[in-house]
Amino acid sequence: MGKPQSDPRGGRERLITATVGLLSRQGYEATAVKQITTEAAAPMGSFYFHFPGGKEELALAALRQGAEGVDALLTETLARATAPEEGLADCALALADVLTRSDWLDGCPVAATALESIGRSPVLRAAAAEAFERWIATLQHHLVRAGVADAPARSLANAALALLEGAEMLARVQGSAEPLHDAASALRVLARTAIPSVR
Amino acid sequence: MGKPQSDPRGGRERLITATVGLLSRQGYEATAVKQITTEAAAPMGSFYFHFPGGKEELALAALRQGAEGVDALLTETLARATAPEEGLADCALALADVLTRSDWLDGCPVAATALESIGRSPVLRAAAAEAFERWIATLQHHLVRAGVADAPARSLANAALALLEGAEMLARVQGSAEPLHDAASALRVLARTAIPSVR
DNA sequence: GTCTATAACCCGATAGAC
DNA sequence: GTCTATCGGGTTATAGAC
Repeated sequence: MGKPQSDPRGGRERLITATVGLLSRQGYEATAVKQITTEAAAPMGSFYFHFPGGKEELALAALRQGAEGVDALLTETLARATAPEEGLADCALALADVLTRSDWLDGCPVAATALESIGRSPVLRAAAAEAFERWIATLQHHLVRAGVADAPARSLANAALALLEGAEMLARVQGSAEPLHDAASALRVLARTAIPSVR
Repeated sequence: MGKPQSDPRGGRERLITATVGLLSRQGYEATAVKQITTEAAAPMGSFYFHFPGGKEELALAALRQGAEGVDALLTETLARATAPEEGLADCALALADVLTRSDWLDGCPVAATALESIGRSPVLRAAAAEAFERWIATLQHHLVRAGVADAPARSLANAALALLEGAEMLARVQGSAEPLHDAASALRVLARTAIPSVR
Protein backbone atom coordinates (compact mmCIF):
# COMPACT_ATOMS: atom_id res chain seq x y z
CA MET A 1 0.00 0.00 0.00
CA GLY A 2 2.19 2.83 1.22
CA LYS A 3 1.18 5.87 -0.81
CA PRO A 4 0.78 4.56 -4.38
CA GLN A 5 -0.48 7.82 -5.83
CA SER A 6 0.62 10.39 -3.32
CA ASP A 7 1.15 13.12 -5.91
CA PRO A 8 -2.13 13.77 -7.72
CA ARG A 9 -0.21 15.61 -10.42
CA GLY A 10 2.02 12.59 -10.95
CA GLY A 11 2.75 11.45 -14.46
CA ARG A 12 0.39 8.51 -14.34
CA GLU A 13 -2.71 10.55 -13.56
CA ARG A 14 -1.86 13.22 -16.10
CA LEU A 15 -1.40 10.58 -18.79
CA ILE A 16 -4.80 9.09 -18.06
CA THR A 17 -6.56 12.46 -17.96
CA ALA A 18 -4.98 13.57 -21.24
CA THR A 19 -6.04 10.28 -22.85
CA VAL A 20 -9.64 10.70 -21.70
CA GLY A 21 -9.76 14.00 -23.57
CA LEU A 22 -8.10 12.66 -26.71
CA LEU A 23 -10.36 9.59 -26.87
CA SER A 24 -13.37 11.90 -26.52
CA ARG A 25 -12.23 14.14 -29.36
CA GLN A 26 -10.74 11.76 -31.90
CA GLY A 27 -11.05 8.16 -30.73
CA TYR A 28 -8.42 5.49 -30.17
CA GLU A 29 -6.90 4.87 -33.58
CA ALA A 30 -6.27 8.50 -34.41
CA THR A 31 -4.57 9.14 -31.08
CA ALA A 32 -0.79 8.65 -31.19
CA VAL A 33 1.17 7.83 -28.05
CA LYS A 34 3.43 10.75 -28.84
CA GLN A 35 0.42 13.09 -28.78
CA ILE A 36 -0.61 11.77 -25.38
CA THR A 37 2.83 12.21 -23.83
CA THR A 38 3.19 15.70 -25.31
CA GLU A 39 -0.20 16.79 -23.97
CA ALA A 40 0.56 15.29 -20.55
CA ALA A 41 4.07 16.77 -20.55
CA ALA A 42 5.43 13.29 -19.85
CA PRO A 43 8.39 11.63 -21.54
CA MET A 44 8.04 8.42 -23.52
CA GLY A 45 10.06 6.38 -21.03
CA SER A 46 7.81 7.43 -18.17
CA PHE A 47 4.78 6.35 -20.13
CA TYR A 48 6.03 2.79 -20.66
CA PHE A 49 7.10 2.62 -17.02
CA HIS A 50 3.56 3.33 -15.82
CA PHE A 51 1.82 1.36 -18.58
CA PRO A 52 3.92 -1.65 -19.61
CA GLY A 53 0.95 -2.83 -21.66
CA GLY A 54 1.41 0.21 -23.88
CA LYS A 55 -1.27 2.25 -25.58
CA GLU A 56 -4.05 -0.29 -25.07
CA GLU A 57 -3.48 -0.46 -21.29
CA LEU A 58 -3.57 3.31 -21.00
CA ALA A 59 -6.74 3.50 -23.10
CA LEU A 60 -8.33 0.93 -20.80
CA ALA A 61 -7.59 3.11 -17.77
CA ALA A 62 -8.85 6.18 -19.63
CA LEU A 63 -12.12 4.47 -20.60
CA ARG A 64 -12.69 3.58 -16.93
CA GLN A 65 -11.95 7.10 -15.72
CA GLY A 66 -14.11 8.59 -18.46
CA ALA A 67 -16.94 6.22 -17.56
CA GLU A 68 -16.75 7.38 -13.96
CA GLY A 69 -16.94 11.02 -15.02
CA VAL A 70 -20.01 10.51 -17.18
CA ASP A 71 -21.67 8.46 -14.45
CA ALA A 72 -21.09 11.31 -12.00
CA LEU A 73 -22.66 13.80 -14.43
CA LEU A 74 -25.71 11.58 -14.93
CA THR A 75 -26.11 10.91 -11.19
CA GLU A 76 -25.88 14.57 -10.25
CA THR A 77 -28.22 15.67 -13.03
CA LEU A 78 -30.82 13.08 -12.09
CA ALA A 79 -30.59 14.04 -8.42
CA ARG A 80 -31.08 17.73 -9.16
CA ALA A 81 -34.09 17.22 -11.45
CA THR A 82 -37.13 19.30 -10.49
CA ALA A 83 -39.34 16.24 -11.04
CA PRO A 84 -38.57 12.54 -11.65
CA GLU A 85 -40.08 12.64 -15.13
CA GLU A 86 -37.74 15.52 -16.07
CA GLY A 87 -34.51 13.75 -15.06
CA LEU A 88 -33.79 11.97 -18.35
CA ALA A 89 -34.49 15.09 -20.38
CA ASP A 90 -32.19 17.09 -18.10
CA CYS A 91 -29.37 14.67 -18.94
CA ALA A 92 -29.73 15.48 -22.63
CA LEU A 93 -29.65 19.20 -21.85
CA ALA A 94 -26.59 18.72 -19.64
CA LEU A 95 -24.76 17.06 -22.53
CA ALA A 96 -25.80 19.90 -24.83
CA ASP A 97 -24.32 22.36 -22.36
CA VAL A 98 -20.95 20.57 -22.17
CA LEU A 99 -20.79 20.28 -25.96
CA THR A 100 -21.63 23.88 -26.81
CA ARG A 101 -19.02 25.11 -24.33
CA SER A 102 -16.32 22.95 -25.99
CA ASP A 103 -17.36 23.84 -29.56
CA TRP A 104 -18.67 20.26 -30.11
CA LEU A 105 -15.27 18.68 -29.43
CA ASP A 106 -15.65 17.09 -25.98
CA GLY A 107 -18.02 14.24 -26.69
CA CYS A 108 -18.59 10.92 -24.98
CA PRO A 109 -15.19 9.55 -23.89
CA VAL A 110 -16.22 6.01 -24.82
CA ALA A 111 -18.31 6.15 -28.02
CA ALA A 112 -15.64 6.52 -30.70
CA THR A 113 -13.31 3.97 -29.13
CA ALA A 114 -16.24 1.61 -28.62
CA LEU A 115 -17.07 1.57 -32.33
CA GLU A 116 -13.42 1.18 -33.31
CA SER A 117 -12.84 -1.66 -30.86
CA ILE A 118 -15.57 -4.01 -32.10
CA GLY A 119 -13.81 -6.91 -33.77
CA ARG A 120 -10.38 -5.34 -33.16
CA SER A 121 -9.69 -5.15 -29.42
CA PRO A 122 -11.65 -7.43 -27.06
CA VAL A 123 -10.16 -5.63 -24.06
CA LEU A 124 -11.35 -2.17 -25.09
CA ARG A 125 -14.68 -3.49 -26.33
CA ALA A 126 -15.32 -5.06 -22.92
CA ALA A 127 -14.38 -1.83 -21.15
CA ALA A 128 -16.81 0.10 -23.36
CA ALA A 129 -19.55 -2.44 -22.65
CA GLU A 130 -18.88 -2.07 -18.91
CA ALA A 131 -19.17 1.71 -19.16
CA PHE A 132 -22.49 1.51 -21.00
CA GLU A 133 -23.77 -1.09 -18.53
CA ARG A 134 -22.93 1.18 -15.61
CA TRP A 135 -24.69 4.21 -17.12
CA ILE A 136 -27.76 2.09 -17.93
CA ALA A 137 -27.86 0.92 -14.31
CA THR A 138 -27.74 4.54 -13.12
CA LEU A 139 -30.60 5.54 -15.42
CA GLN A 140 -32.60 2.43 -14.47
CA HIS A 141 -32.11 3.14 -10.77
CA HIS A 142 -33.57 6.61 -11.22
CA LEU A 143 -36.66 5.17 -12.92
CA VAL A 144 -37.13 2.46 -10.30
CA ARG A 145 -36.98 5.07 -7.54
CA ALA A 146 -39.69 6.96 -9.46
CA GLY A 147 -41.93 3.92 -9.26
CA VAL A 148 -41.22 2.04 -12.49
CA ALA A 149 -40.89 -1.75 -12.25
CA ASP A 150 -37.46 -3.29 -12.84
CA ALA A 151 -38.02 -4.76 -16.30
CA PRO A 152 -39.66 -1.73 -18.00
CA ALA A 153 -37.15 0.52 -16.22
CA ARG A 154 -34.27 -1.46 -17.70
CA SER A 155 -35.84 -1.30 -21.16
CA LEU A 156 -36.42 2.45 -20.93
CA ALA A 157 -32.90 3.00 -19.57
CA ASN A 158 -31.49 1.19 -22.61
CA ALA A 159 -33.52 3.39 -24.93
CA ALA A 160 -32.57 6.52 -22.99
CA LEU A 161 -28.83 5.85 -23.23
CA ALA A 162 -29.21 5.05 -26.93
CA LEU A 163 -31.01 8.34 -27.40
CA LEU A 164 -28.37 10.30 -25.48
CA GLU A 165 -25.45 8.71 -27.35
CA GLY A 166 -27.07 8.98 -30.75
CA ALA A 167 -28.22 12.56 -30.26
CA GLU A 168 -24.78 13.60 -29.04
CA MET A 169 -23.19 12.12 -32.16
CA LEU A 170 -25.68 13.91 -34.44
CA ALA A 171 -25.21 17.18 -32.56
CA ARG A 172 -21.41 17.04 -32.81
CA VAL A 173 -21.39 16.14 -36.50
CA GLN A 174 -23.99 18.76 -37.41
CA GLY A 175 -22.60 21.38 -35.04
CA SER A 176 -26.06 22.02 -33.63
CA ALA A 177 -27.79 21.41 -30.31
CA GLU A 178 -31.06 20.63 -32.09
CA PRO A 179 -30.76 16.82 -31.91
CA LEU A 180 -30.11 16.97 -28.16
CA HIS A 181 -33.11 19.25 -27.61
CA ASP A 182 -35.29 16.88 -29.64
CA ALA A 183 -33.90 13.97 -27.64
CA ALA A 184 -34.89 15.81 -24.45
CA SER A 185 -38.46 16.18 -25.73
CA ALA A 186 -38.63 12.50 -26.63
CA LEU A 187 -37.23 11.50 -23.23
CA ARG A 188 -39.88 13.62 -21.53
CA VAL A 189 -42.61 11.79 -23.46
CA LEU A 190 -41.13 8.36 -22.72
CA ALA A 191 -40.66 9.10 -19.01
CA ARG A 192 -44.23 10.39 -18.65
CA THR A 193 -45.74 7.26 -20.18
CA ALA A 194 -43.60 5.02 -17.96
CA ILE A 195 -43.67 6.74 -14.58
CA PRO A 196 -46.91 6.16 -12.64
CA SER A 197 -48.67 9.01 -10.86
CA VAL A 198 -47.81 11.21 -13.85
CA ARG A 199 -50.33 11.57 -16.59
CA MET B 1 -19.12 10.95 -71.59
CA GLY B 2 -18.39 7.77 -73.53
CA LYS B 3 -18.77 4.90 -71.13
CA PRO B 4 -16.97 6.04 -68.03
CA GLN B 5 -17.89 3.02 -65.94
CA SER B 6 -18.81 0.41 -68.49
CA ASP B 7 -17.61 -2.50 -66.34
CA PRO B 8 -19.59 -2.57 -63.10
CA ARG B 9 -16.92 -4.84 -61.64
CA GLY B 10 -14.25 -2.29 -62.53
CA GLY B 11 -11.62 -1.46 -59.97
CA ARG B 12 -13.17 1.82 -58.97
CA GLU B 13 -16.49 0.33 -57.89
CA ARG B 14 -14.86 -2.56 -56.07
CA LEU B 15 -12.63 -0.16 -54.15
CA ILE B 16 -15.61 1.89 -53.01
CA THR B 17 -17.66 -1.15 -52.02
CA ALA B 18 -14.77 -2.66 -50.06
CA THR B 19 -14.26 0.66 -48.26
CA VAL B 20 -17.95 0.87 -47.28
CA GLY B 21 -17.57 -2.46 -45.51
CA LEU B 22 -14.31 -1.56 -43.80
CA LEU B 23 -15.60 1.81 -42.59
CA SER B 24 -18.66 0.02 -41.18
CA ARG B 25 -16.57 -2.51 -39.30
CA GLN B 26 -13.58 -0.53 -38.04
CA GLY B 27 -13.88 3.14 -39.01
CA TYR B 28 -11.59 5.39 -41.00
CA GLU B 29 -8.40 5.62 -38.96
CA ALA B 30 -8.01 1.88 -38.45
CA THR B 31 -8.47 1.15 -42.15
CA ALA B 32 -5.21 1.03 -44.11
CA VAL B 33 -5.14 1.68 -47.83
CA LYS B 34 -3.31 -1.60 -48.25
CA GLN B 35 -6.20 -3.44 -46.58
CA ILE B 36 -8.65 -1.79 -48.96
CA THR B 37 -6.70 -2.69 -52.09
CA THR B 38 -6.16 -6.26 -50.89
CA GLU B 39 -9.87 -6.74 -50.17
CA ALA B 40 -10.82 -5.20 -53.51
CA ALA B 41 -8.14 -7.19 -55.34
CA ALA B 42 -6.82 -3.94 -56.82
CA PRO B 43 -3.19 -2.87 -57.03
CA MET B 44 -1.93 0.26 -55.29
CA GLY B 45 -1.24 2.09 -58.55
CA SER B 46 -4.80 1.54 -59.74
CA PHE B 47 -6.11 2.99 -56.49
CA TYR B 48 -4.20 6.27 -56.85
CA PHE B 49 -5.22 6.49 -60.48
CA HIS B 50 -8.92 6.38 -59.59
CA PHE B 51 -8.59 8.45 -56.41
CA PRO B 52 -5.79 11.02 -56.77
CA GLY B 53 -6.98 12.54 -53.52
CA GLY B 54 -5.92 9.37 -51.75
CA LYS B 55 -7.57 7.69 -48.81
CA GLU B 56 -9.76 10.66 -47.89
CA GLU B 57 -11.26 10.95 -51.38
CA LEU B 58 -12.09 7.24 -51.43
CA ALA B 59 -13.64 7.46 -47.95
CA LEU B 60 -15.79 10.35 -49.17
CA ALA B 61 -17.12 8.23 -52.03
CA ALA B 62 -17.67 5.31 -49.65
CA LEU B 63 -19.60 7.45 -47.16
CA ARG B 64 -21.90 8.59 -49.99
CA GLN B 65 -22.49 5.06 -51.25
CA GLY B 66 -23.05 3.81 -47.72
CA ALA B 67 -25.51 6.63 -47.06
CA GLU B 68 -27.46 5.61 -50.17
CA GLY B 69 -27.62 2.00 -49.02
CA VAL B 70 -28.94 2.89 -45.57
CA ASP B 71 -31.45 5.28 -47.07
CA ALA B 72 -32.73 2.50 -49.33
CA LEU B 73 -33.12 0.18 -46.33
CA LEU B 74 -35.05 2.81 -44.38
CA THR B 75 -37.26 3.71 -47.35
CA GLU B 76 -38.16 0.09 -48.09
CA THR B 77 -38.77 -0.75 -44.44
CA LEU B 78 -41.05 2.27 -43.97
CA ALA B 79 -42.96 1.45 -47.17
CA ARG B 80 -43.56 -2.16 -46.10
CA ALA B 81 -44.75 -1.27 -42.59
CA THR B 82 -48.09 -2.83 -41.66
CA ALA B 83 -49.18 0.52 -40.14
CA PRO B 84 -47.64 4.02 -40.22
CA GLU B 85 -47.04 4.00 -36.46
CA GLU B 86 -45.04 0.75 -36.80
CA GLY B 87 -42.64 2.04 -39.45
CA LEU B 88 -39.99 3.52 -37.14
CA ALA B 89 -39.97 0.46 -34.92
CA ASP B 90 -39.60 -1.76 -37.98
CA CYS B 91 -36.43 0.16 -38.89
CA ALA B 92 -34.88 -0.77 -35.53
CA LEU B 93 -35.81 -4.41 -36.07
CA ALA B 94 -34.38 -4.32 -39.61
CA LEU B 95 -31.05 -3.09 -38.21
CA ALA B 96 -31.13 -5.85 -35.58
CA ASP B 97 -31.60 -8.38 -38.36
CA VAL B 98 -28.62 -7.13 -40.38
CA LEU B 99 -26.41 -7.07 -37.29
CA THR B 100 -27.22 -10.52 -35.97
CA ARG B 101 -26.57 -12.01 -39.40
CA SER B 102 -23.12 -10.37 -39.54
CA ASP B 103 -22.20 -11.24 -35.92
CA TRP B 104 -22.43 -7.53 -34.92
CA LEU B 105 -19.73 -6.49 -37.39
CA ASP B 106 -21.65 -4.72 -40.17
CA GLY B 107 -22.80 -1.55 -38.45
CA CYS B 108 -23.65 1.90 -39.73
CA PRO B 109 -21.20 2.76 -42.53
CA VAL B 110 -21.00 6.37 -41.33
CA ALA B 111 -21.05 6.42 -37.51
CA ALA B 112 -17.46 5.51 -36.65
CA THR B 113 -15.97 7.74 -39.34
CA ALA B 114 -18.29 10.55 -38.30
CA LEU B 115 -17.00 10.54 -34.72
CA GLU B 116 -13.37 10.31 -35.87
CA SER B 117 -13.76 13.13 -38.37
CA ILE B 118 -15.00 15.82 -35.97
CA GLY B 119 -12.20 18.33 -35.63
CA ARG B 120 -9.92 16.27 -37.92
CA SER B 121 -11.38 16.15 -41.43
CA PRO B 122 -13.91 18.81 -42.48
CA VAL B 123 -14.56 16.93 -45.73
CA LEU B 124 -15.54 13.66 -44.07
CA ARG B 125 -17.43 15.44 -41.31
CA ALA B 126 -19.54 17.25 -43.91
CA ALA B 127 -20.21 13.98 -45.76
CA ALA B 128 -21.35 12.36 -42.52
CA ALA B 129 -23.61 15.33 -41.77
CA GLU B 130 -25.12 15.03 -45.26
CA ALA B 131 -25.80 11.34 -44.74
CA PHE B 132 -27.56 11.97 -41.42
CA GLU B 133 -29.54 14.84 -42.92
CA ARG B 134 -30.76 12.60 -45.72
CA TRP B 135 -31.88 9.82 -43.38
CA ILE B 136 -33.65 12.35 -41.17
CA ALA B 137 -35.49 13.68 -44.21
CA THR B 138 -36.60 10.16 -45.13
CA LEU B 139 -37.91 9.51 -41.60
CA GLN B 140 -39.58 12.93 -41.49
CA HIS B 141 -41.26 12.32 -44.84
CA HIS B 142 -42.77 9.10 -43.52
CA LEU B 143 -44.21 10.93 -40.50
CA VAL B 144 -45.58 13.79 -42.58
CA ARG B 145 -47.35 11.33 -44.87
CA ALA B 146 -48.87 9.80 -41.72
CA GLY B 147 -50.37 13.17 -40.83
CA VAL B 148 -47.75 14.74 -38.56
CA ALA B 149 -47.01 18.44 -39.11
CA ASP B 150 -43.62 19.42 -40.52
CA ALA B 151 -41.99 20.77 -37.35
CA PRO B 152 -42.91 17.97 -34.93
CA ALA B 153 -42.13 15.44 -37.66
CA ARG B 154 -38.66 16.90 -38.04
CA SER B 155 -38.14 16.79 -34.29
CA LEU B 156 -39.31 13.20 -33.99
CA ALA B 157 -37.21 12.18 -37.00
CA ASN B 158 -34.13 13.61 -35.26
CA ALA B 159 -34.90 11.63 -32.12
CA ALA B 160 -35.65 8.50 -34.12
CA LEU B 161 -32.32 8.58 -35.94
CA ALA B 162 -30.52 9.24 -32.66
CA LEU B 163 -32.29 6.26 -31.15
CA LEU B 164 -31.42 4.00 -34.09
CA GLU B 165 -27.75 5.03 -34.16
CA GLY B 166 -27.32 4.86 -30.40
CA ALA B 167 -29.09 1.54 -30.04
CA GLU B 168 -27.06 0.03 -32.85
CA MET B 169 -23.83 1.09 -31.14
CA LEU B 170 -24.96 -0.38 -27.81
CA ALA B 171 -26.08 -3.60 -29.49
CA ARG B 172 -22.78 -4.06 -31.31
CA VAL B 173 -20.64 -3.35 -28.26
CA GLN B 174 -22.71 -5.57 -25.98
CA GLY B 175 -23.25 -8.27 -28.60
CA SER B 176 -26.98 -8.30 -27.94
CA ALA B 177 -30.09 -7.27 -29.84
CA GLU B 178 -31.74 -6.08 -26.61
CA PRO B 179 -30.99 -2.35 -27.10
CA LEU B 180 -32.48 -2.42 -30.60
CA HIS B 181 -35.60 -4.18 -29.36
CA ASP B 182 -35.96 -1.61 -26.58
CA ALA B 183 -35.43 1.14 -29.18
CA ALA B 184 -38.25 -0.38 -31.24
CA SER B 185 -40.58 -0.25 -28.22
CA ALA B 186 -39.68 3.36 -27.54
CA LEU B 187 -40.17 4.29 -31.21
CA ARG B 188 -43.61 2.69 -31.13
CA VAL B 189 -44.57 4.84 -28.12
CA LEU B 190 -43.19 8.02 -29.69
CA ALA B 191 -44.90 7.38 -33.05
CA ARG B 192 -48.25 6.69 -31.39
CA THR B 193 -48.20 9.92 -29.43
CA ALA B 194 -47.26 11.91 -32.54
CA ILE B 195 -49.39 10.39 -35.27
CA PRO B 196 -53.03 11.54 -35.22
CA SER B 197 -55.89 9.10 -35.69
CA VAL B 198 -53.97 6.67 -33.50
CA ARG B 199 -54.67 6.62 -29.83
C1' DG C 1 -5.34 1.96 -67.30
C1' DT C 2 -2.51 -1.43 -64.61
C1' DC C 3 1.04 -3.00 -61.98
C1' DT C 4 5.70 -3.33 -58.99
C1' DA C 5 8.96 -1.33 -56.37
C1' DT C 6 10.13 1.93 -53.33
C1' DA C 7 10.45 6.50 -51.23
C1' DA C 8 9.53 9.33 -47.14
C1' DC C 9 7.48 9.35 -43.07
C1' DC C 10 5.31 8.14 -38.63
C1' DC C 11 3.97 4.55 -35.56
C1' DG C 12 4.39 1.90 -31.07
C1' DA C 13 7.77 0.12 -28.36
C1' DT C 14 12.58 -0.57 -26.30
C1' DA C 15 17.36 0.13 -24.46
C1' DG C 16 20.14 1.96 -21.37
C1' DA C 17 22.20 6.10 -19.11
C1' DC C 18 21.05 8.81 -15.24
C1' DG D 1 11.36 7.03 -11.64
C1' DT D 2 12.87 9.95 -15.62
C1' DC D 3 14.70 10.94 -19.83
C1' DT D 4 16.93 10.50 -24.91
C1' DA D 5 18.02 8.02 -28.78
C1' DT D 6 16.72 4.73 -31.70
C1' DC D 7 14.86 0.34 -33.70
C1' DG D 8 11.92 -2.30 -36.70
C1' DG D 9 7.80 -2.21 -38.99
C1' DG D 10 3.72 -0.26 -41.08
C1' DT D 11 1.81 3.97 -43.10
C1' DT D 12 0.42 6.94 -47.22
C1' DA D 13 1.83 8.14 -51.44
C1' DT D 14 4.81 8.20 -55.78
C1' DA D 15 7.82 6.76 -59.81
C1' DG D 16 8.12 4.69 -63.84
C1' DA D 17 7.82 0.39 -66.71
C1' DC D 18 4.29 -1.84 -69.27
